Amino acid sequence: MSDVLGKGWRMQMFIKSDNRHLYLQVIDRLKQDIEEGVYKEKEKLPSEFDLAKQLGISRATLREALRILEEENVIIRRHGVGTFVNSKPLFTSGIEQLNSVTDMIRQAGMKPGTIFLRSSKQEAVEEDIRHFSCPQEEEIVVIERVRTANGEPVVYCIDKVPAHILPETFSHEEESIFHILNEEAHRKITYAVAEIEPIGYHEKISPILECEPETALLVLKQMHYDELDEPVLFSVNYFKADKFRFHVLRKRL
Amino acid sequence: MSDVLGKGWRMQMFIKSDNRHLYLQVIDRLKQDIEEGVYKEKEKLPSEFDLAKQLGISRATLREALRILEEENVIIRRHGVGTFVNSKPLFTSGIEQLNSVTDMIRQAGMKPGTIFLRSSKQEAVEEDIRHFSCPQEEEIVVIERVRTANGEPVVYCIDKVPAHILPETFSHEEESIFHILNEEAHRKITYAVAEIEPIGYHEKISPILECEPETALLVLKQMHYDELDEPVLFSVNYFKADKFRFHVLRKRL
DNA sequence: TTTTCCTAAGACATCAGACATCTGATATCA
DNA sequence: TGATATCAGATGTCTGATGTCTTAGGAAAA
Repeated sequence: MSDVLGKGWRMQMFIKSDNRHLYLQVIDRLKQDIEEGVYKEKEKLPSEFDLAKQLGISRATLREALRILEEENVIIRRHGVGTFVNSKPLFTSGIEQLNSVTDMIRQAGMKPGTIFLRSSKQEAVEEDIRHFSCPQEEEIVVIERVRTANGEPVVYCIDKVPAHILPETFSHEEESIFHILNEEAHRKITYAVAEIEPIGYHEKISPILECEPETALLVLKQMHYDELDEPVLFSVNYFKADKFRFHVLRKRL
Repeated sequence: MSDVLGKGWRMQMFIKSDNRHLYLQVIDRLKQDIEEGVYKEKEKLPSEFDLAKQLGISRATLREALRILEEENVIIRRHGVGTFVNSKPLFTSGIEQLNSVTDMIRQAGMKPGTIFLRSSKQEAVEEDIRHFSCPQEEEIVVIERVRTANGEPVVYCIDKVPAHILPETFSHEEESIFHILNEEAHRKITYAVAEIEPIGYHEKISPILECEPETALLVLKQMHYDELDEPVLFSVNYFKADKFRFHVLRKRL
């Protein structure tokens, strides 16, 4: 039944079939369609009746998916009129944050720990080139770790550093990347720009963090800069949403 | 039908009846019940069948409400098991921000403006006493304004200041509260702690901001402190979510 | 001709009941 | 004792119908 949502049912016995709940697949499918321009900005979607028929699902299930998309501001629904693709936000504003993940855990009175999963040297992909403004041949060191609080995994971290920044003697098992960059590479990180994004279940990361399948994750994608405003570290952190809450400390300039 | 959700149907002809969609009322009702401890932390809710019967609504409508509550991390649902009240987050971390609303609008290349709605002096309510740690007899000055960008309303602001802080000559039409506090009351605001919260339609505020009924609002509730770490200003800002996007600038200490 | 009002079509909102699938506990058998 | 079978209960999904809102267009009035 869920094959209508894409990717082809013929592959079901070869690649892992999509076990996630149907309404989640519908959400992804609709987001994808909007992303790909199947439905353009401010454009009207087919009626619920037609759309459900197209996707091969019931209207009730489709409506649960549409509710979420409405909640996430992806679409706008108007009673008696129709459902429309929402336009993108216009303004932007900076928000400032302080401490490191380790500090956050420590401040909560718990013992921080680290589990190393993998580290490797890869050629820069398109995303890396954009982030670091580096040549295509540049090699990027990628480190994947899990942070723990009193032994319980709470944050999943991916860190990327251009290889030329790191010293030859670089040890992948070193505890603090900030420390290495500061002491050995003499690159002191002074600030970072982060984007905040909540996600639901993540096929790979949720099990690693021992999440209930329903526990949401908060993603912080951050570009770190040194004193010369040069990008030195890109990191993606997945926080267990039921363990972390963020508030804002605003400062006058 | 919606009378089962509380507040009493007998009043329908006297007070404005709740025209909002049923699933929204259900969300509020369930949040309220959780808040009031009707359903305690980690406790199992009644089955969807029973709960729908209790509330006098269909299971489909209840499920749309539960979906949102699940999305908002208020509840956790487990297929074949049940629905549970989610536990509150454990850790907390500060996030720092910079500019004022006026600056944000100006930085977007638009002309900021202000519309005064109302200002009054009220006796402190329980919430104010908690925020300002002031005596019950304390009077609080409340100011309501709308901020505009190129004439279009984009932010709704409520500001509260204990009366004794303001000078006798205080003019309610003064443009900048920060300016008054700094120049006339000699209370320089150095930082603020803010909580971030998204909401959907707000019966009173959405129309003022000329929102489509479906446009979400981002709420920043902020307590402002002076150099002596004394609370001087509490403000609530409602941003039109389709006009503003926040990212984070993090700084090393 | 222009304006006002009414109506019907189409879209989302809600309902009622049924079946499917998953989970956990109990009972059963080797 | 331990693995397996079964069952009750809960959420997931489907079906088809009715209720309510919005809008367009036509009929009636000015």
